[in-house]
Amino acid sequence: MTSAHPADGGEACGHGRMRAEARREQLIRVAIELFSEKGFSGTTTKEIAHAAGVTEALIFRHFPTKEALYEAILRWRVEQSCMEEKMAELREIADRRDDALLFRSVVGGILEFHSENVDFLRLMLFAMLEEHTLAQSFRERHIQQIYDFLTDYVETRQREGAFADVDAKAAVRAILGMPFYHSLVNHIFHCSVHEIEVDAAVDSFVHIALEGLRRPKTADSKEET
Amino acid sequence: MTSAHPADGGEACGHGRMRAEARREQLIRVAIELFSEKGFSGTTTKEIAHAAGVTEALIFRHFPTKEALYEAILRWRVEQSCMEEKMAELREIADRRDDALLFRSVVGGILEFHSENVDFLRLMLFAMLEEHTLAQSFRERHIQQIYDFLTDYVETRQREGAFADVDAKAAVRAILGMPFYHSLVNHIFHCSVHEIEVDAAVDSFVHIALEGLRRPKTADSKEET
DNA sequence: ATTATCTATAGATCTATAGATAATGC
DNA sequence: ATTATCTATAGATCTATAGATAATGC
Repeated sequence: MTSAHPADGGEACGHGRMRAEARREQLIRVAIELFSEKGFSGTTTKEIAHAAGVTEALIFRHFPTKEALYEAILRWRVEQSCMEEKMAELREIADRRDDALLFRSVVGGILEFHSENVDFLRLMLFAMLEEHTLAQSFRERHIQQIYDFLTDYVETRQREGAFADVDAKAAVRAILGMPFYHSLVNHIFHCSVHEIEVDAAVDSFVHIALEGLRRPKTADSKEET
Repeated sequence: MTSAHPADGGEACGHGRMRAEARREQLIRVAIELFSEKGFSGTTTKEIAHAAGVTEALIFRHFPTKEALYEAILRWRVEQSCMEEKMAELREIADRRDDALLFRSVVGGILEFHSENVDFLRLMLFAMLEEHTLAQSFRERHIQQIYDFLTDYVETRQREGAFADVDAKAAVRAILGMPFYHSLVNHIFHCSVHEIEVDAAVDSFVHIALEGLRRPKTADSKEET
């Protein structure tokens, strides 16, 4: 009724005014989309404001600087990608020494997560390329867990005589690398030529990792007592 | 003697004036470094000019727009990464059916190329994330070759009974994914914790790919006559 | 009365151009 | 005489701030 709110119509909720908390979250959501599309320096505060249906000034009310907003969205997005429960599941499988299911869970989990969270993948890649500290710390806090866990598992299985004697860390890179690269090619590089069914990919990666690591049952099969 | 050329001292050749061709190339070289560090929108023409020891205006004499300079450096960098001779070598190995050497060449070649051309890796990742058309066309023209070649090889070896019956395209992703991801973690993510000797990495990846794809010599070994 | 939002604008920076000037080739 | 480079600057855009205004909670 006042004069006319431009671009305020179709967005998030429609009502012009929100509680600080809610607006902050909306801005973060909107910003995630834009930053993940075009990176930090490729996105302007104006674009974010416009996409959120507010003025630029409002952004700086909620976040002191553009940098602070970027940090907030990285932090927020990282918190959302709850790793803990997935890790617990993996540990349980590892205790049962179910190599096949463990690899399948890891590989399948990565592929599923990436295909459902392309924005996250892009965001992290941008952050890594732009040498953003938070991306680094995300890696250290979250990814490191999987690395340590899997390295430990591979070494254990080697000691138990089940896995061949390759470099354990390199083996972990191999297991993670297959699905990660697959996601990269599919969701970032948009390689349309070599389309692969997701099930076929999981099966193949698991097969290769499993057979590639399994100790061959040749002459000297020294299983521990 | 004139008045004072700022920042003209230590750069490329030292002499203030260059032939257009040479200057153009110098600008490209300098721009590659900056664009690969901070991406397209993260780099300013001012920075490039300063790093090259010239004025911004000169850049726009040699390249109509910043975008044109970016395209020129992508094109130049892609041309430099001569794939053809490497491919010829691979084909020769493939004809001899030397699986181990073939995998070793592919995996080793990727790791070597990336560690010697981190700028290229970064440039391509940025270009991919920023949806730059040239990155896409690079993929189509160069990477596609390896894909097709390897897929063909895996399928052939499967028909010959040497490789297990996994999805050939997925197998190729696996083979390429291991070294690619390794490079990514090493050179882009700067993961310092899990350092791996390059030889250990090659050995492990090749072992996993080889054993992972080899048809197991169990009961029904139906090698073709 | 408090809190969210907008208007208007400063100041910096960024890409790009026009026209002047200095170095080279002939 | 030609070609490379610089000076100066336009015009757009970008981040950020100050102060006014409108919506909400009590």
